[in-house]
Amino acid sequence: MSEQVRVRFAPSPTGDLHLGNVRTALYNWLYAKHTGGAFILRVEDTDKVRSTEQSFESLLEIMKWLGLDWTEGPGVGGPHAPYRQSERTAIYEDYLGKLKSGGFVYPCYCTEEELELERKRQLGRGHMPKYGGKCLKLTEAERKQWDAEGKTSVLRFKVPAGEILVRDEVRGEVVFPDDQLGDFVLTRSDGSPTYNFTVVVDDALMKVTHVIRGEDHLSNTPKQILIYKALGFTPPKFAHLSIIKGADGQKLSKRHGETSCESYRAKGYLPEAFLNYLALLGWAPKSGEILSLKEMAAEFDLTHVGKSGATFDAVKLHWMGAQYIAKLSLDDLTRGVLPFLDEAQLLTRDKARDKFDWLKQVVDTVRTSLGCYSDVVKETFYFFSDELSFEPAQTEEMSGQLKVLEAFEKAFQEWAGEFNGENFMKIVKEVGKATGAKGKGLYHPLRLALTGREDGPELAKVGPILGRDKVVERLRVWTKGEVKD
RNA sequence: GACCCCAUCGUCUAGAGGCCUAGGACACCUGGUUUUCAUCCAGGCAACACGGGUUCGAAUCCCGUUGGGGUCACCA
Repeated sequence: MSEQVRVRFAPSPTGDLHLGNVRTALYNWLYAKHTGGAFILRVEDTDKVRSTEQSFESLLEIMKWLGLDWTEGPGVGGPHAPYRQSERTAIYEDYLGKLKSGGFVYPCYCTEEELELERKRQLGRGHMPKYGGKCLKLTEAERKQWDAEGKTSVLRFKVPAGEILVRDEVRGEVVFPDDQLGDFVLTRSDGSPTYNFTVVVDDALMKVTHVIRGEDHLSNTPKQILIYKALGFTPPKFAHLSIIKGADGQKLSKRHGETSCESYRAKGYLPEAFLNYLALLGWAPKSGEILSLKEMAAEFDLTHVGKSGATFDAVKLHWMGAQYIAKLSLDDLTRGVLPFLDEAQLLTRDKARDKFDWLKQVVDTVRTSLGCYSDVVKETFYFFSDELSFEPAQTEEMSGQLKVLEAFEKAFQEWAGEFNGENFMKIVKEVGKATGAKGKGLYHPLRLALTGREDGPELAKVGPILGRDKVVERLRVWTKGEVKD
């Protein structure tokens, strides 16, 4: 059994790539790397109505951004091309012929209204809805007549009796009882094949050995196994990953906010950090939580993938992001953050080039609190803008500290030496001595006046970066009573 | 409703019958460093859903209950 492992990620291009899909792609990729196998990217775009070219393009782009490179698929080709289902219709036609001649399918002329009615009746009786097989009983003459009348039909798969066993790599053996499966649709009334059919044909022809996908496909698996058998193929091994949930315990969806991979890229998360976090949702590496794709691949193993659903936690993702940002060089981090400052209209790229060293200092002061690049905007706002806003309670506090603020203003105003961190602290200490203010009473009013925030980096760093004039100016806003908000 | 899956700290998880007085990470709290803030360091809070079995012994195996989730399309 030294057969090469072949796995695939097969999304449909019907919108932005979802977090759950990213984890599925990652696990497939990791398993391929771990085993030295192939990672196939296949695009399931048989739904002509919902699939778009734009989604297809952005899918490829986001996969590249993530660094999940594929050994076969769009752009790189491979021995089983094409890798877009919309380009494989002739192949499906071929295999459909085999099912027809084997007597595995029959046409169904039921209208959507009829089917809907049947479904409702079954639901009302407390049964799982399934197709009753009405059109199976049609005679050849009746079919000819329907066809002649121009009635549209779909092709259904004739489900044989007998329970179906799914052997799942993460779930063990799952038995689906006999009578639950109705004859399901293989081709639509326009003749196009449906997912359950194309997925089997493609996985079989592409020699996929392990189908690793979301749990939502588990209930489709019996149908697919039936098709494998009818076509004379050996089914691959299956591994169904538990669903990723939102904070309310439901399957993660749009109403939970940010669920597309794209939105995390737009926020400026590092792809390595993003994948590292996602990897931890259902898998626990032995060697600690922070590890590179290469390290993950070395350790990854299907048997240690968890069965229970995990809740997505943006707070921990933020922490993970910060771990990766901490590893960046200051130059790289500063360059990375630049587009976000530009977008927020705090600093244009041109200006940034002129003041790059200054900008580096700014970024350095806040680097430990950045989970993603875009965090830089809220963390460094006050370095670029004078429009600080204050809560009523803060304004009140400042009014009570006027003496201290005045002392600061005077001391900074009169300072003629170099305005560095050391001297800044010297001045602060002197003001403390002169006014008797100390600790929070000394620093807090100054911090608020300079940054408009309760927290932030060391003032000894903030002051010199702002420069003496700016410091005096921001103090004067208070001492002159010119409060703006 | 039917079928299927799942069940350890608030969250992600370790745990493959004795190593478990249940370990780690995030979050939170406290202390130290810092006359502010943050980092950092040290410590702390906090969980085996419940009930029956099996066993000398169960978080771990079995059954049931409860709870949560997924799926029931001419979507994938």
